[in-house]
Amino acid sequence: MNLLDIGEVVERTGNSPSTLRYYEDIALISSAGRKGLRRQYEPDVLLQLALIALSKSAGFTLDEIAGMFGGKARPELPRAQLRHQAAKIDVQIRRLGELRDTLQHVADCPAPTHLDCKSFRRLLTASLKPGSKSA
Amino acid sequence: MNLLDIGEVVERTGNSPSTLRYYEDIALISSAGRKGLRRQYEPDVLLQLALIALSKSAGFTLDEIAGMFGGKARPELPRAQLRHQAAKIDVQIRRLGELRDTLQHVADCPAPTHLDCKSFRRLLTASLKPGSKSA
DNA sequence: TCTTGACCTCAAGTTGACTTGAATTCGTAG
DNA sequence: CTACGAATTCAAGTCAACTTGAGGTCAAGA
Repeated sequence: MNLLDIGEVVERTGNSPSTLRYYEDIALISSAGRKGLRRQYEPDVLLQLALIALSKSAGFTLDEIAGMFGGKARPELPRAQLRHQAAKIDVQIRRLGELRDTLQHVADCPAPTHLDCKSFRRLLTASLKPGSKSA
Repeated sequence: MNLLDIGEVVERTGNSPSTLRYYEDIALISSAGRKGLRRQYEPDVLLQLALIALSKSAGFTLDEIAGMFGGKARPELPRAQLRHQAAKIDVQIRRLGELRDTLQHVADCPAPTHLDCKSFRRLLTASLKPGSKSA
């Protein structure tokens, strides 16, 4: 059999054993069996964990991730929902672009306080609801 | 004076009063005074909060945000550090692009389980340390 | 004047994502 | 065969980022 010992999974993914157990508790991954007490995993778990890591770094909660990819035996993928998530990520990407530009700008701007800088203010003012009173 | 009542800040930023108080507790923002008991803020707080929201959505902790922008009176911005952060965000953007593509792909892919799909696997395998044993 | 609604303080509770600790059990190297 | 290292369970702890609750205070309108 070509199962992976938990130790190998730990080493290759960088997750700690307790994290793997935790993920199993919440049914994000599953182990294929035991050798003695030690969990053994199917090699695919490596990909699953990579996907989980990627999604986490994208700001998704484990619940959301489970919703996107959870349940190995999921018969019919919620394709529409996946596309929706992809679109949300696109929004996120644009937001990050904004933030990156903002940071770049703050780093380059000669204004003493960033709040004094015009284009910095412009970058941020978008997200605000207009006040009823004058600005 | 043109100070903003906390109620207005709440309405215009979407933060709850308790959040504003919390941010003040941890010195992320400051209030300019009180009217009766009610906190009053300088209008700039709106920009600060927009920046905080943006940064949070980018995955930064409040601590990190405080590190980047905290302390109104910060005399010398850590420009190098800001550029570094900007670069990190760029990495994050690329990662998100990957995830978006992955999701798109999974949504479009005819393979019954996403783990069965070749290009899906290829997208993920990058992040894994090579195993000493055969794959 | 009196009521009401939105704020106040302070402590404690919540959620997500794990980690830590104590007591235990394997499988392998010696 | 025995000791060791690494994994096991289960409960409890931790950290960030807030929210909630109890009890209190104000300022504006009927």
